[in-house]
Amino acid sequence: MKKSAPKLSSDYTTRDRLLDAAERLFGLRGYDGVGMRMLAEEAGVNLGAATYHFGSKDALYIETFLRRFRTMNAKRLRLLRQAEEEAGANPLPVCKIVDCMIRPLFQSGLEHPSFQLLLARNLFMPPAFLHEAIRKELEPNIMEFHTALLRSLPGMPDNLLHLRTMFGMGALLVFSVQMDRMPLARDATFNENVLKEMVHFISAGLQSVSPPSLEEWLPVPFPPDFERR
Amino acid sequence: MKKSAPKLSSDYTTRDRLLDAAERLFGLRGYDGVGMRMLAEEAGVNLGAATYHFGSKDALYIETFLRRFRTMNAKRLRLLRQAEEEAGANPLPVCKIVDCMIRPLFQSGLEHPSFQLLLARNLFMPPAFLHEAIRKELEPNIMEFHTALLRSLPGMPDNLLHLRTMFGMGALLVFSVQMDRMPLARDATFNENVLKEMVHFISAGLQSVSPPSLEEWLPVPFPPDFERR
DNA sequence: GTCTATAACCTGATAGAC
DNA sequence: GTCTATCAGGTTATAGAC
Repeated sequence: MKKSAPKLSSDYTTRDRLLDAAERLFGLRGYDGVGMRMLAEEAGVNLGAATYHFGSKDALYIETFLRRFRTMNAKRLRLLRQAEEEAGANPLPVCKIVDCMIRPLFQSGLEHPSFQLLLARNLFMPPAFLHEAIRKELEPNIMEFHTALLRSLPGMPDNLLHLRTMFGMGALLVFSVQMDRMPLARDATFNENVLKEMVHFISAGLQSVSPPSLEEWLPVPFPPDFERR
Repeated sequence: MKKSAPKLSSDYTTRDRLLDAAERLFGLRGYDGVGMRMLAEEAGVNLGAATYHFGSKDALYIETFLRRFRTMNAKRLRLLRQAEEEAGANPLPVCKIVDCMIRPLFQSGLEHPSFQLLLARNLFMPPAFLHEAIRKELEPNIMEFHTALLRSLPGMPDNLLHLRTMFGMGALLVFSVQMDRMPLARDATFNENVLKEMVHFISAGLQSVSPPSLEEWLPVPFPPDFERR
């Protein structure tokens, strides 16, 4: 018998219980793999109360995702801007930009392991009804990082950078899915080393000299949208 | 015997129709996102006939996946062994090994776009009932490529190579999901250049000099298994 | 092998008492 | 805000006629 009450304080509302339960279950089994009844049971609340607080399953899913995704993206931009300010007029080292990009995601994985699965799921193959929310939340972020990278990689074609950034995101996402099986969160300096290794891998790919010509490449949208329903 | 004859109506059996429909729909919407009724309708066959031919939804899903996954992996190994034979006693260049690893996957994406989505899905976050089949099919493959890479990257710690290979797989998977939106399959030399760029990105990361020490790293299983049901 | 009918259960959503 | 009861429709799987 498993009791699901992460925070035992008295202001742990039905709403919060539901969001936490949804984070766990949606992350583990995906949108279609979990029903409202299962969510209500996991949260220890009534089924009727569940639909009352969010109106629909879709709305609950969206809110569950955005709750942490928003703050994570804000932190990303904050780190980048801060680094740029400190660097003054000089372009940032590529590995510094990549660090700002993935550090908040890495940290989020340590603090909220079950959200990490949901995040990876939604950036890899988001349900269609979530796609617009992701785009809106992620686009300004992507643009600012893209600009910063272009400044530090003079001569790199726009499209090639898009492609390589996509590769880097892939490395990050697969890592995210595996994070909770790794011996992390034990030793802070060890964690830092793993993060550095990932930053290093991605930076090496971004900075490498391209072998072929890809002049007719088209921009790659990310993440993709799929048909559903 | 009966090679895949996707549209020739004469021996395009109910079984094959179902597999093709399952490939499309499962790839697009995932295991939980598609019902047997939907599959039967898409395949243009009766619902009763659907369960008759495979016994269960799980079995249909597994067979749909393995049908192409098996031949893809065989081709991977064949390319690697052929390259090793040609090289004689010399260790292969890393980019050559990576090429053997991802070329069949790339090609498969050109030939069977809807399978590519299913493949990416299952390597990224496979349903639990599929995990054993994947492991059994993929493990010998991974081991042989891992050995080849170690030979070409002397001094690289086992665990670090596992980690970096995981990064590379991530790059590949995200690319797979986006393939059908790219201007590929038009010009063969263009396709080849895109493939080379991916090989190049991954090889750069694999070969790069590591910044921190990760001596206590543990082997990373891939792909992950999740609880379901 | 193919089809219909149906069993047994789960789905999201809602109406209305408390 | 929380609960019960219920809706209309979905799910997989099976039994048995053709």
